[in-house]
Amino acid sequence: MENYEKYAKILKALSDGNRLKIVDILSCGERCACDILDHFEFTQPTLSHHMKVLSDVDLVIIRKEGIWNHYSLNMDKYKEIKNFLFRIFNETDDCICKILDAEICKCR
Amino acid sequence: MENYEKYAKILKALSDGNRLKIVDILSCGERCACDILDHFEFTQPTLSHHMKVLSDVDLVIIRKEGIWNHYSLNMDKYKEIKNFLFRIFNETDDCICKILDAEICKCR
DNA sequence: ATTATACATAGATAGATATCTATGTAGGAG
DNA sequence: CTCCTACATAGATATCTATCTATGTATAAT
Repeated sequence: MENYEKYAKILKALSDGNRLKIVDILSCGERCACDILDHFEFTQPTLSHHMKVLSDVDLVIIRKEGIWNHYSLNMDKYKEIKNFLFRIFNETDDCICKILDAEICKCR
Repeated sequence: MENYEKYAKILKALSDGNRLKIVDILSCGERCACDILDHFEFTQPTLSHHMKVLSDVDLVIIRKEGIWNHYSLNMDKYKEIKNFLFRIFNETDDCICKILDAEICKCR
């Protein structure tokens, strides 16, 4: 049985245009906060908020070095999302719809 | 340049546990509304709302037959999301981070 | 025509979210 | 020690969202 709520939380972290752009910025390697902030119009507390949303669901890893934060992508989490989306969009052996197949709907 | 807002909208439609379960239910083929509703605690107007969210971003196709609605997945949209996620999580030639590479951050 | 059913829409509400300003904290430099 | 800077947190606000009840619309059956 799939844990829909777990993945809903991760996908919610990715359901914001600014955060998708942050992920794209991190896709070539680790970046510090100032590097990221340079490419947005919003303020530092707002970036802090977005990075917290991304790291709370383990999509982004924070490495603290002195007064600087360095952010990088957790590719294991990306693979987890990719696999989850594959499972729910495609027919699988233990799919929830197999249970439904046994039933007869009134519209049929 | 990626259209982050466009995909943020699609991912927002997928950022709800109930809607992820609906997608999973549809993954083995077309289903009518009553089939889907049977497997949730919420009311008919709430299902109507969720199906509208999913169909507004073209993840779900609605086929109306008399008084019944039949829903199915738009796999082209799934592939589009899959490809977008691949592009933002992986290094690509025209990636936004290539622009950043040319810059020098004060923390380095 | 009347009635029953499937679905959509309207309006209300509670809770979440994105953003801001203001402030706190902690590390480094002088 | 003092000051500057990077980041986090608190509090405020406007907006959005998931859900409900109530109601409307349209199709089908009697």
